Amino acid sequence: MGDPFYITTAISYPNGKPHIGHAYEAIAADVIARFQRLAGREVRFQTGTDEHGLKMAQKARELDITPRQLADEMSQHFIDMCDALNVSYDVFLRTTEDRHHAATQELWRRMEAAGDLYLDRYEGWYSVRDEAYYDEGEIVTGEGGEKLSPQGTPVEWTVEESWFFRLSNYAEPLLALYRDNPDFIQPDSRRNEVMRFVEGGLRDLSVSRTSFDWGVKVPGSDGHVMYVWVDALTNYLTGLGFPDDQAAVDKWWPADLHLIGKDIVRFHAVYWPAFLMSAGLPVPRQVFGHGFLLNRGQKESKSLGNVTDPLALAGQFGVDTLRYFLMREVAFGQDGSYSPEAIVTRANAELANSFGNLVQRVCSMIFKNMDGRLHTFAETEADQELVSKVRTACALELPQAFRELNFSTGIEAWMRAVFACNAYIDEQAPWALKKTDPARMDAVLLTLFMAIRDLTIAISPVVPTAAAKVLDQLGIPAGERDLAALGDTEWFARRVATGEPLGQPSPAFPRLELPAEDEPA
RNA sequence: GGCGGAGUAGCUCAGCCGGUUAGAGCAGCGGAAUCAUAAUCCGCGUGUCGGGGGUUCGAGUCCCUCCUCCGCUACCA
Repeated sequence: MGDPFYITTAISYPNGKPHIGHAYEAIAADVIARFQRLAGREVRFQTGTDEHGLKMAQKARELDITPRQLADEMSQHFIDMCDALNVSYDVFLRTTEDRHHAATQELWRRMEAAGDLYLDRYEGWYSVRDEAYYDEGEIVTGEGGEKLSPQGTPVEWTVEESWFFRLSNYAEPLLALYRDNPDFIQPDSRRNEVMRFVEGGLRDLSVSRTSFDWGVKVPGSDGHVMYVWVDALTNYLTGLGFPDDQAAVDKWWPADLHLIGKDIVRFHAVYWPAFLMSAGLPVPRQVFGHGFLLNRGQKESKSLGNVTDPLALAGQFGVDTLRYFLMREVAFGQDGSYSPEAIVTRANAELANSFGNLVQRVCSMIFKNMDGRLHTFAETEADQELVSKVRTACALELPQAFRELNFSTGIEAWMRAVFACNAYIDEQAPWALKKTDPARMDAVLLTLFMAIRDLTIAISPVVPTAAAKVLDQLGIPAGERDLAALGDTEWFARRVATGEPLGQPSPAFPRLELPAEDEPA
């Protein structure tokens, strides 16, 4: 096995069903995981749900069930989503698991042993509705002279006993971390924001609550449960077996990549490394904050009534199609926009028309005109040029871009290679060669056969099911479908030697119809 | 308010440290081909590069200013 590669998504807060943003993050993480496996890394991919906190407790109370029942039911939706979207996670971590409580308490003890935790009083303007404290400067005065939060909810001066984490001691170590590791926070725009934030100085962080009990208990401090972020972030360690399975922790930690949404960059890029430093553990190699997905340019919300069920979307257009669209259309790291028209247009133009049809026409001609029989042949300069162009895109350009998480750029390079194949087939016109020079026709079709194999392997992390179907049709062995196989010069000879003919092809990337516009209500 | 980013063809966007006639995809128009999922290929873009000013032999690309939009500005996740 290759070098370990540990990737995580954020764990989702399951007080509602998964939305398109959850699907986007899971898909992106899965593409990365599959790509790294393709590149020969031994991958561990973790996702999960963050099930504690006041909101879960409140929601459960509303529904007249226990928080645990709510958590069980809701986390299942997230598991189902991952499974439906072909997300190849190794560990689905739930923060309500006993081992997670144990891991989080161990991390706490280590931070305490480091002298970074102390008991004090937290005072401030507290909004019960927002479940949050606000700064004096944020408080606004309402019409009746009452104090209000920035959200306009009533606040009252509240004093609560709380444990504090000495975050203030970590500003300099964190800044050094950012300076020495420019890739620690990506994209750069997020890194910049975090650095400005930390440069402004850090205040100690209140890390326990006494106002509710649905959470991880603070060791030796009755009545306190841990602040949600201490609890949530620790999941990345729990899933490895921390603290009991030291071998696994040594193998996989620090994580190579925490893939998260841009809204929680600070918690991952400031609090989390500070906690880890305090506990004497290495910090993750990279935190990447992806953008949000917008529905026709607008944020989805219940009030707008435009909330999309990602599984309905996948059902309508296909899992691979949705995955391809999201990775292709959106510049990773920036916000993106989607709509049924955009999905159908992109999928038809690129997956169905350009690539799928290429596969189909080539395989079909080999099947009909060559009885599906593969054989060695003499290449011309044009053949070599095409193969080389395809190989560069598949083995160099796309992998390079994917390593940097520039998925759209990588797929663009891949598309250029697909275009080159279509231009080549038109120039060579094997259907004309059929009558004039059958041997040359064979060479052209077999050159394309080789190109298609490379193209399919390269794009397989994005569209795993359809790619597997094509590779099955081509008769490519399961063990020869990775990036290393792209550099193998003997594969075609071995494939020919099997004597296995190509069968009648069936389309792997069907064209989509734009759904009829629903009558606006 | 402070800090940061963005404003380039109808649409979505590339344009690194300033340098030849500003690019790609999609859409649109014209042509070719007919093997294939009516799928492909070829050709066609005079855009005040948000407005104004400046530096320079030369600026989309640097500086100033104005306009518009967006992000961050600590304890819901």
